[in-house]
Amino acid sequence: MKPVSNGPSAQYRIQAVARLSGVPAPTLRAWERRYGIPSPQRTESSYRLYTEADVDLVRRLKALCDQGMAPSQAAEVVRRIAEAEPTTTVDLPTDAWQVAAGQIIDAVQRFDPTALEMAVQRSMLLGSARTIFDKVFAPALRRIGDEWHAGHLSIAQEHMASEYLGNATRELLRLVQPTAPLRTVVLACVAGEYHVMALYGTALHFVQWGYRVVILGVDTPAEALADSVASLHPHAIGLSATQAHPKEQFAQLLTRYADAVGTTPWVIGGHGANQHGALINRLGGILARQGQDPEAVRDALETRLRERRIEAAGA
Amino acid sequence: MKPVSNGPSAQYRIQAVARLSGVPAPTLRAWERRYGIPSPQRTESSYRLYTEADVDLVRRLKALCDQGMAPSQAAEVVRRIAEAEPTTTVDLPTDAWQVAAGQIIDAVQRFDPTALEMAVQRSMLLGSARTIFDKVFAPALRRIGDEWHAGHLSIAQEHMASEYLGNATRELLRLVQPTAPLRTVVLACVAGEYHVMALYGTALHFVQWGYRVVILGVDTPAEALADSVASLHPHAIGLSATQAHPKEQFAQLLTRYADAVGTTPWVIGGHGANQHGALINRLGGILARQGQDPEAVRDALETRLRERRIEAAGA
DNA sequence: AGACTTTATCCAAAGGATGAACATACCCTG
DNA sequence: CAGGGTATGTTCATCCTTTGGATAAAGTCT
Repeated sequence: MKPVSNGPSAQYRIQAVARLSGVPAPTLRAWERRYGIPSPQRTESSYRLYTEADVDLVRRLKALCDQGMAPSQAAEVVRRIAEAEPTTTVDLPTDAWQVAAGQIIDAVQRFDPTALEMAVQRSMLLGSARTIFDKVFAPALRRIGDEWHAGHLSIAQEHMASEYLGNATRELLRLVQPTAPLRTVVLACVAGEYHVMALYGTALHFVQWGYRVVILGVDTPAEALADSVASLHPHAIGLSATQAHPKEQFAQLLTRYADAVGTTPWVIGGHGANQHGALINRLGGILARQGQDPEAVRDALETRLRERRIEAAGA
Repeated sequence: MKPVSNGPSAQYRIQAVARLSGVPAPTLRAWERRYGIPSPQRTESSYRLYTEADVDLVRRLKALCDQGMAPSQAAEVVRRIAEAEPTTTVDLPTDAWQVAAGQIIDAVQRFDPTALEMAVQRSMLLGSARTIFDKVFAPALRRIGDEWHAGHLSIAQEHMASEYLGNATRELLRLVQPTAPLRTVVLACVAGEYHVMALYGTALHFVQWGYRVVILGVDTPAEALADSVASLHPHAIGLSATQAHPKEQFAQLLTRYADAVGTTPWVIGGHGANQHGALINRLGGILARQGQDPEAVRDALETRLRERRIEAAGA
């Protein structure tokens, strides 16, 4: 989609930028006229030619505006960022998210906490919370995990990355958590499970679907889930199981959880759940398969909720 | 509490501030007119431009008002906190912390995530980061732990409280983390240890002593510590061990860690370390006894650092 | 020829400022 | 307990600013 030409980076005309950034062309012109951001090059016939970096600026601007900042002020902020790091313009044919993930991985490889913090903070302006997680944090973490397994990164580096990206993700979640809740979903890691990132990723999806999310965190026993169902009456339950379990043990574990949630629809995801689709199905749960379109999970869940409403009405 | 969050100082207009703080715009204007708090900058067209710090002031004001303090009085208190904050533990609202902790506990008892989030957010405006942790979060957590052991609270409630207070504490830490670090300290929980709050409490102390804190998080094996020493050359290491271990096992564990950190001074704290003072001493570490004045730990550490400098100079 | 772009001008809706007025709720005093 | 005063949040009317989008006339690409 983007010409991967070498040398100077690809150039876009105004409509293309409008499509890429989601900002209408007239508005782009207005922003340029009023705030001077961005200031694309011109052809001899004075057509605007935006570079990848210009598109990036527009995206940041839009992100800030979406956050509630006034365009004029957002422009001021972006201008300062742009001046502070004049080398942002990477000539590689990558999009902003890939660049951000790359900067994060790079900081981890150099074991540089300060650079990592900066890279993470910069990423947080690159779109909606879910986008940032799905396109920056999650890929970065996956890559870091791979590098660690391959022996290219130390445990300490992996720990540091988890800590910083975990914090950033929690921050994202806090920022988007709605104030006027509609439906509630309780999220938790199964007993013995201490990896929390997948849970937060799921949380961001649920928030986007209009749920309020209550997170019980790592290593949550079945009783705790039962308690929360009794007190909060959530519309759904989400479980995360990253670690692999032997079939028999997993069946035992899951049966306890299925009992605990009662008739509340529940979803489970993560590596540890992936191969147990039949079991999960039998226990009345929904498996969120890795790599699967999240919307499919949502559909399955909505169906359960509808069924449940009908039952309730019938009873 | 310095809002270092959005890099360059973002500026918000009144509507955005209303949304961010939950205080209606007319009230913001009234507060400014009557008490002069906050006093935002103005654009040429006399639009109000609130900095992140101004938003913070408003949040504090609201926090105190929600606790029942009269706005005029709250304004007085906030003004004093704002002026004297960096070092002192300003306190006119003697029981404000107790009230805040009470609200948190109350929300947990009612298993009301929304109320909990609100109570926590309000608490975060009642002074410096360390004050908030030591006087609000830590007591609340202690109390919640007790209630749980006594069977008055469910596991789910305890989990929820940990999750929310943990997030808030991480947020506090992020806000006070200095930008230009002098000395670095690496903090981690020993292997098998998954409780992180004490570590964050320690982190807040180190930050106040002028350290940059790099947190490796829960369940950190000795090798990871060795890696981080090799790469970051921290001035000190802090370990947390909440769980109790049999003496023999703890000795083995700790020997590995002592080897890993090499000549770097190290401190260890938490219930699990409390009874092993002699062992820790023998391995060259510093025991941060529970209930002990943190300054004593600091002194011991500074002494080690001095000794180390002298050795280095001699060699 | 037809689809895009450019500049310039204009417009209307949304958001802000100000000052004054209101409506409560609270406190003190008689 | 009644009555007067104060503190405080909210509303109104009026005018100003910002901002996204529309239109027109002319130039440029393919």
